[in-house]
Amino acid sequence: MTENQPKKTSKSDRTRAHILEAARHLFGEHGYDGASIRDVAAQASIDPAMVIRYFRNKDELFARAAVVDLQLPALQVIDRTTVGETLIRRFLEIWEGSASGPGMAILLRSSTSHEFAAEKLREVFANQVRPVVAAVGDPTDAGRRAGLVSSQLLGLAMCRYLLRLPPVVALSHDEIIRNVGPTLQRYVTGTDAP
Amino acid sequence: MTENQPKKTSKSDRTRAHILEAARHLFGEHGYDGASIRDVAAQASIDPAMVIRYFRNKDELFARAAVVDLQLPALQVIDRTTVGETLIRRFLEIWEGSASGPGMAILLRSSTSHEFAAEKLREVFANQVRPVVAAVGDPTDAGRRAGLVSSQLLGLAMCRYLLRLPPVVALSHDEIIRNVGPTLQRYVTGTDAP
DNA sequence: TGCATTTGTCAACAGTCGTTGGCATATGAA
DNA sequence: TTCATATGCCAACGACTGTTGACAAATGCA
Repeated sequence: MTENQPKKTSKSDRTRAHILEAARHLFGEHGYDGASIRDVAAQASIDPAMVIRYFRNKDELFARAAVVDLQLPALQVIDRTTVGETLIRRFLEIWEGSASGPGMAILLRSSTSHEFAAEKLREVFANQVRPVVAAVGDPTDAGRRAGLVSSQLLGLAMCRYLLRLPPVVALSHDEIIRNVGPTLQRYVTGTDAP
Repeated sequence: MTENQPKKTSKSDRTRAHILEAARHLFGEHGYDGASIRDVAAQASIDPAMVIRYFRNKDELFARAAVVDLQLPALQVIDRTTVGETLIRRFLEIWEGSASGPGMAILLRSSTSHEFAAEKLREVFANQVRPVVAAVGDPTDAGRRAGLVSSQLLGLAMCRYLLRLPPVVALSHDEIIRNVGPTLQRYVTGTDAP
């Protein structure tokens, strides 16, 4: 307790980061149930008891690992005719770029059988997707339009990254942008409203 | 061994059906890992050992429970401008009608963490979805178009039935048909090809 | 009636899981 | 140096899992 913030990153915080990295990798690959604390510990080359010491229990470890920040662009400041293309390009960065990490894969893989992950995913929708869609078009209609956008994007993620459907894996970035972009464009701008 | 087929449906086949029904319900609600053999036995009001006796082990029980027959309509015999609407209507019947059962929910819920379920789902795509899409338009391009259709439909199922995203749950059948129908129409007929 | 087969229950097995407490070692300030 | 603290390993706990074998009750043919 001699120091508060500086140089506190000595030894413990490094293994803490190792554990978290191992957890994010394994949760993203096998889901909440499929990745045991012993697996995480082995991946981090450490004793299982340490995982509990640094993160109180498995649920808290999962909560720390399942942090998602989509960093979606502000759609109201770009050309209104390219919002669909903008969204699908960002989608590919999130899932295939190295900056975002496996956060979405962790949530999506676990949400089908772990209620906490499902709730977290619904929060991502409400706090990060819906506001962005609400910024263009009728705000009172944002839920429906954001829901349609999410259905297409989560489905594409399921087929391409989790289920690995061969024809969907084989799609090039350009093909995805050309095919899915117009769908998102129509959902966001809502040309065929209720 | 006195009789072969007739009256064989006496006692055992009835409990066998009870077990299978309980398994389909629980697998569809909680996935492969989330539903234990003891849970299935309790739901069927029977001893866990009987579940093993009737179905050799949990994997075989799951395989028997995860049978899916989409019964998609033959698209080549209907008006080519309504294939999208036809598909989305059939989708709603499969997921909300009482005839099809929870087969798709079982597969989709377990596919994210159970490789056997993922493979089974890929087979459903290859054997039941892809041929139907291939019947209209360029057959050499069927994989891509069927993949896009599946991405939209599996995503909608995820959001509406598994994740239960409130705005997607709130959509009426008519809204779904009006919004998603045109997307499927464009994917199947492939107006914007590679 | 007797008797073989079916249908079912019970207890227990080996394994894995999350989690805990005790003990050894390393670190760093005094 | 001395000693408190931080960091780590080990063994074990209770609970749950899929699965098995022995034994009891019911069934149906002779």
